[in-house]
Amino acid sequence: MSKLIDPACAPHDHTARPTAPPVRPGAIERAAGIFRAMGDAPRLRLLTILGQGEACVTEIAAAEGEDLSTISQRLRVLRNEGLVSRRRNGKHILYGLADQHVADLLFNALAHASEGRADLSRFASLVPATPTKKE
Amino acid sequence: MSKLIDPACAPHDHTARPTAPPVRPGAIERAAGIFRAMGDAPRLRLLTILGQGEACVTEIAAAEGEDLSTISQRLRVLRNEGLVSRRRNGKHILYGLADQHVADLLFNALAHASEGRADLSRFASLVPATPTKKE
DNA sequence: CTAACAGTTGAACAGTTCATCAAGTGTTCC
DNA sequence: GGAACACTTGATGAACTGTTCAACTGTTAG
Repeated sequence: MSKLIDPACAPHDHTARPTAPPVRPGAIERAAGIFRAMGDAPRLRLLTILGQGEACVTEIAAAEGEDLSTISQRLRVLRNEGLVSRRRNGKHILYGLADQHVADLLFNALAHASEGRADLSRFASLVPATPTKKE
Repeated sequence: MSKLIDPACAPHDHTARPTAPPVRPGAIERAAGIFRAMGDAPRLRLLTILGQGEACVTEIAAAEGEDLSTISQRLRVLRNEGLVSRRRNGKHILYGLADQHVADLLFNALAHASEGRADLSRFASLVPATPTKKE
């Protein structure tokens, strides 16, 4: 072994590095909230379903084999973070992804999780072509 | 599993669509784990710090005004999900973002959280140019 | 009007997670 | 070798989260 004292990591002068975060403080808390909402497998699966198109609660519950209430609670968490849209259609309430940003986030994470984009081709129908544009 | 339109749900209101998830099952659990790890403000702030370049634990702890152990624990969670890299340099252990995918995820979420990418300009040094790109 | 359907909300319990402390490993320097 | 530094790890308790049940709102049909 050789001497490898890193000059970038000085013994006692660590405060040289910018202490300030690269974005304004509120954004991090907000982003963390978004991630927390997506950080649950059942909820994330829900988002991928909505990524295929709008769906009502009953429909989702049937597809997932879950209780209406359970699905509604999950949707509430997602809605609190502004990740899904909601509109009424007769007796039904249709949910969908809030915007393209959410779809991008979803796509990116699944791409990273798959460690290979082969399986994502089926998901591509969700995302048109240019992911991040305007809202 | 080719189709499953709920009979209890008004047929005329629903457009027929596949019930099957768009990605293979494992990916969702994995992506949820990633989101869960990022779904905590202190941990997310840590990632943005690492996004600016590698840093050792002492350095981070000083910047955050936190305990060494606390930072180490946070890093462990991130490391368990493969979000950060680790390498030894003398007495120090340098952490950094695992790959570009993580940086993209970070960028995208902060962009969505900021509801406008003006503030992200300072963060741009982290990512090349376009946040989400098809590979 | 009432009945039935579609969905929401509040409360309670179980399970999980985060920060703190104390004790441990690995590395460099004397 | 041993002391000092730079982390890591396990355990503990407080705080949070997710599911379930029951009661509630709103809509449509008869």
